Amino acid sequence: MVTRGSAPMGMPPGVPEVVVMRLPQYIRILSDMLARGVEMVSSQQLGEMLQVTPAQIRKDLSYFGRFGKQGRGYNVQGLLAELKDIMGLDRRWNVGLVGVGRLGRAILSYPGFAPEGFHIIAAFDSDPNLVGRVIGNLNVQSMDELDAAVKQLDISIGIVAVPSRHAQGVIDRLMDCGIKAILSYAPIAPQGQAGVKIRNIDPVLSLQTMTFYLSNETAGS
Amino acid sequence: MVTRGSAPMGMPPGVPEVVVMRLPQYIRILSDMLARGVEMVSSQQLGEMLQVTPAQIRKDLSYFGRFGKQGRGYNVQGLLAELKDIMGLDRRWNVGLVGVGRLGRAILSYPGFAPEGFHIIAAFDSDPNLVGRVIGNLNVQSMDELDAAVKQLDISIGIVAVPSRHAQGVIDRLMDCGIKAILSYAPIAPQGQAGVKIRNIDPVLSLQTMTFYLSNETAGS
DNA sequence: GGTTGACTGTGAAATTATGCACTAATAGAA
DNA sequence: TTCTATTAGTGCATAATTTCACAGTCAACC
Repeated sequence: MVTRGSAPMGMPPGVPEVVVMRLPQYIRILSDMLARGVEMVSSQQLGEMLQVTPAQIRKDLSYFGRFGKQGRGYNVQGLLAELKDIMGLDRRWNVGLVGVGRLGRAILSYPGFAPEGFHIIAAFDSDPNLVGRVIGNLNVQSMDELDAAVKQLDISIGIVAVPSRHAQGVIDRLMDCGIKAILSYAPIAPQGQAGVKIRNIDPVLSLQTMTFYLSNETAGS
Repeated sequence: MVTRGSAPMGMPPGVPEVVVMRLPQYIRILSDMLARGVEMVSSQQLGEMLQVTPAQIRKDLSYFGRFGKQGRGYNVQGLLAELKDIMGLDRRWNVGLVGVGRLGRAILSYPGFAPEGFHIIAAFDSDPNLVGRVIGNLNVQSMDELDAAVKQLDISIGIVAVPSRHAQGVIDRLMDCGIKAILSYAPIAPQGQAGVKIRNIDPVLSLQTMTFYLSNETAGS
């Protein structure tokens, strides 16, 4: 199901979402390995580190091309570069943050985004007491300025850090501005339009998916 | 594939993990509805709010019993209570936090855990400058005290908020203490033992799963 | 220069998850 | 009472995903 024998130009159309969700994990492991000076890696080793079968890794990669060498495995640096290219991670992404309360500020001060190419370059809030203030190097803007700023600053990703009761409204606003990727920290089930990707960061939900197993101590990892 | 025709005592053995992952979302919606005073809900309505088919909701619930009434739907309060019981969310869970740096403090001050029954009742750090200090009502303890505290305080869930290079070590320590559920904020691919559930909170990974679609603007929701 | 061992890429098979469509209830209206 | 409109629960079909297993390739070594 590959476009051609090697790194394709136009991406293959029917890549399952599960595969797309796994690729960033491969990227992370490969980055670690590169930093540790590892040159080659087999699907076997990769699989052990990610707790998936080697076959799955090979199959996942096969959606995009042929990156390995039989008998040798994959060149860490090469595969990493290919995957970053595929995922659009070899470039810079401009991000807009909505909500600069306690959580929003924590997000602004989180040092993990920029090194991966995600640059929060605008912050918005509906609270007039916050608009105009400088928080985390950014001048907090009014929600009225959202649309103009998104266009002018080429913002393509939105992060939502507002109280849950406002979250859906903010998400709607972002989608109206043409934002196609939203990361929401609100503990709600967001309604997204077609063609818009939404991901949730929800620690409570994560905890709640584990207590089932704690309560019914059977079944393993 | 149900143990018996109605709400079972011992949980059915073979509940797929995908189902377990969805139940907390049903719980969240139902809680909202209960708060809004809604009394009955159909799988149709529930499905619209969660963007899943009604059949899936009915099928998911059928793993655990028969909770609805034909022609009417589900009693919101009743179903909510059943699901909380199934997921072990009708009780209190004691949580231990490892790492009280910037992130750890943000977690301690997050007001969303306690109302859902997750109580962070102990905090640990390896930094001698932090041990002994009181942060967020908790007396920061040394890592040496971890094992004793877990047993004494009946801690069954661990939250990991340490720098990534220490995260796997901390996770190993927690598992050695008998902790079977871990929520990690470290941007790594954690290695878990069999029977231990680990969930990751990783905003960068979430962002990275979306850029693929931004880069290849085809394919919908 | 053949032989060996390692490992990829990939069809096919197995497994798992989802959605359909039907039966059986149930309430309310006529 | 009977009829109608809903909607749960579920067997079965379909779709998606994972895993198997093997042919083909490669490098290294004798």
